[in-house]
Amino acid sequence: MKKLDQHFYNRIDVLRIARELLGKVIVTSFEGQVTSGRIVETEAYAGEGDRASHAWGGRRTNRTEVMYGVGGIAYVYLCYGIHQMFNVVTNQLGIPHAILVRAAEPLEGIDVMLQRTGKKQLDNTLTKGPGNVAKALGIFTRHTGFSLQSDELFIADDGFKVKKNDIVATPRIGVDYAGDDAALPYRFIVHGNPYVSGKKINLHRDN
DNA sequence: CGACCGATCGTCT
DNA sequence: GACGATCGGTCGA
Repeated sequence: MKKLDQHFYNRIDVLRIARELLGKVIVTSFEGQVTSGRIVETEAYAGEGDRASHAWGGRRTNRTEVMYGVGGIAYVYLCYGIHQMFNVVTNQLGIPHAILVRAAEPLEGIDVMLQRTGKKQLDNTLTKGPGNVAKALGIFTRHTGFSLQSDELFIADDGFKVKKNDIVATPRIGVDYAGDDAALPYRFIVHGNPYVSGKKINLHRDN
């Protein structure tokens, strides 16, 4: 179990980083309660040129300011007044790239995650979808700006490798407002994993 | 299964 | 004052 270092996040290719985050383990340790999950779905938001991004056109506000900082920082914002959305900021100072973690497969602390989400049984809704991921892991908007080198919130490599053929790129979810950029294949999933959000995709693969 | 709908509030215009 | 990078429930086929 090795924490992803600063260099991992500071690279310039946000699509590559989003792809590489698949299979990595996101860990939180708040108030002594350790919870973790293996990332199975991510979405890249490619900064100022990306209409789907909060930083589109160089928009710089109180909320989006963290994205302009160095990579390796958490960007957490509130969506629909209810859901906390956990993102990883990437790239260098001044480049507002970010990656939304949309789904994970629960690993440690399942009892704690059930408690946090108010669910009774473990099923694939526990950490399916970005709102559920953050809720299960206990991540809130107050964690925006947190360094991912922290011991309370970080992403690690435990040696697990996702098979290359299992990674599929699709358009992002819920970004219809983004015009042509809505069609960009910036969402990465582990194909067939039950925790991946959205409808199931049928790849035409020869049997 | 798909379509629709309400919840709920910080952020930006 | 309008609007979400969503979710879970309900309703009808």
